[in-house]
Amino acid sequence: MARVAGVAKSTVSRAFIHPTLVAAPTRERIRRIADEMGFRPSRVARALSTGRTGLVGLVVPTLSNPFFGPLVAATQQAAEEEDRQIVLMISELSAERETRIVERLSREVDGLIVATSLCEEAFLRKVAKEIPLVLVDRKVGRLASVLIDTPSGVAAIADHLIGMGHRRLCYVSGPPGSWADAPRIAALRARAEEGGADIVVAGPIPPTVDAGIEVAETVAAAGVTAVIGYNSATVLGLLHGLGTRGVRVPEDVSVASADDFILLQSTKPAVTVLHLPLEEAGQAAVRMLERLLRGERPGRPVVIGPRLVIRESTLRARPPG
Amino acid sequence: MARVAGVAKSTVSRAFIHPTLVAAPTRERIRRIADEMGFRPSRVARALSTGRTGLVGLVVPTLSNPFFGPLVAATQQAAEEEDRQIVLMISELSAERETRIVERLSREVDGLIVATSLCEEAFLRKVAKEIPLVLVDRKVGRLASVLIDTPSGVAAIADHLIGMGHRRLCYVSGPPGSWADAPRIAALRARAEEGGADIVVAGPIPPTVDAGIEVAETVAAAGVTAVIGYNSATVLGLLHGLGTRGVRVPEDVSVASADDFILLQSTKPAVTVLHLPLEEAGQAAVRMLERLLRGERPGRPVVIGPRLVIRESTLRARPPG
DNA sequence: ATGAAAGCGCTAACAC
DNA sequence: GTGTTAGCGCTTTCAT
Repeated sequence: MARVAGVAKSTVSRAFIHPTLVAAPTRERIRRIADEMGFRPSRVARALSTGRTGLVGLVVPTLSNPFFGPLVAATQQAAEEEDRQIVLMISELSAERETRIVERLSREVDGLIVATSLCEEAFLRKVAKEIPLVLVDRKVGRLASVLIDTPSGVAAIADHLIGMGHRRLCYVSGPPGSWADAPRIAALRARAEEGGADIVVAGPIPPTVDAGIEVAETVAAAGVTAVIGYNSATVLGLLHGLGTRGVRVPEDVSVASADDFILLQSTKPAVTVLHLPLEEAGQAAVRMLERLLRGERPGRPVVIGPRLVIRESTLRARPPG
Repeated sequence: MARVAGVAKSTVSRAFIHPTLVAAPTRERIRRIADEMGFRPSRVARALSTGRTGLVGLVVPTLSNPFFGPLVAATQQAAEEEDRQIVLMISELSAERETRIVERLSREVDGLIVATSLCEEAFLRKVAKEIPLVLVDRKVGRLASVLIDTPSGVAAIADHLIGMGHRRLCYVSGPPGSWADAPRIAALRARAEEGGADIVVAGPIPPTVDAGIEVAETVAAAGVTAVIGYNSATVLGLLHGLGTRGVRVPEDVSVASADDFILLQSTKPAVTVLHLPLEEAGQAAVRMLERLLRGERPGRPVVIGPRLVIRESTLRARPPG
């Protein structure tokens, strides 16, 4: 390539990386010839010489949960803009496997994005010292992180409901031991108190349609006019279970979901959901990682706020009586 | 590292790659010292020297469709066993974007796995000449590929149904223009003919719960005793729509799904589905790629057969009258 | 503004 | 069985 263009290879190299250091005519000629011969600088050789691979490790616990697909997609896209490639690893919800993966990956990529990490804090701290690390959906001390503020989103649902006259709401909680429930319930209670409403908590139940159908019994008997489900499966079940019991949605009871799996937009009625802007989260994570890679400080966690998507399943409360 | 162990670096290198060429004591010593100092051979340097990066490109159209999550996970796991890493790219269902991605990736990885490719045949052929390429869920001439034989799976559903005395079945077809429908319908008709049954085709309809609910009207009026839905969303809708119209599942009508999104196992009744063994597909793809990388010929496409999972939603047909 | 040369960390061919 | 050496294709000083 350099020979063909009649210049030294260092000049070719410069033409690509520091275009300003090369005289315009030379630069153009090099570019043109490179195009003609389909020349692309080898990332590997560059990596060896610069110490940076252009690779970003992305670790997610699973791809079965619809939460992570969009996150991975967004991260990949954002990384691509920075001319980086994503090395994806899936921990299969095992903390031990995740630890191994992160350990290994940390020696082979420029930086790491780890979503909903199950690892121990101490380990993550250690890793962050060795390599730029961004946590998504997990907070560990001052480590760089992108947080999705579902509790405040759930609170927004409560506001919406209370604003429509509902005074007695039910939250159907998720699987026993889910770390997600407590903050949501706390946020919910706070809003309810402000708005003069009551919160009834049903569950915990497994996040399945079936469990949702069964818990409908409890919900129907609880004397509430609105219910918020832990996730889409729960809500799908609720819809079905309430219908079976002759409870009309939304006329008798309003229903909302704390997540937004796509099916919920095509049920009857379409369900009011919390949309989690995972695209934003992915972009934010990449931006933050890029900052770390430039040697800048992580700064405060980026908090992504869910957006309330109001659909047919939530309605003004019927006037009492 | 070499210095610490008192040997030449080539010996260290050999101790890792061709252990047999190094005397056992030397090898052990090297390994021990390497462990102690946490030494890991640089993949980048190795890549530059050998011309192989250890990277495998994986291209999928989207992660929103639950089909691809498990496929990606399986592929990643299988690749890991071979000490390879997956560079994931998502085409967002755009043929143009996919083409760009494949083009780019092909210069930076050892091999490529492309799922449900939207690219043109000629392009894929060209790429396959430049770099080991395995297609998943798409067949192009003699190119290496892993196929998922849904038509024969759908036929298995028909057999199951016909075996239980059903003589009039309905297939609810997917989105207009779906390439998946025609082969399924053909397989269905063939089986029906053999078994002395009739096939009614409803649709095409969009693959949404809502459309499934609406098409239930048609299905209910079609005088069939069993219905096979294009996918999970369709079936979820059917379940709901049939119920609303007083049609009991499975007593009046049996219902089955041509895919197996997890929700369907926790509906009421649990739905008979076609399980697509995507784990196998991922493994097969990696194995096949590995073969190509060794310079062997691709061989015939690997065909993965779906497995029929019989649940509560399919029942013996009621005796006529 | 450009060239020459060193070196990134490894592998592989060739000596010994 | 092990050491020596020559690259792999770039980036980056240091000259010019």
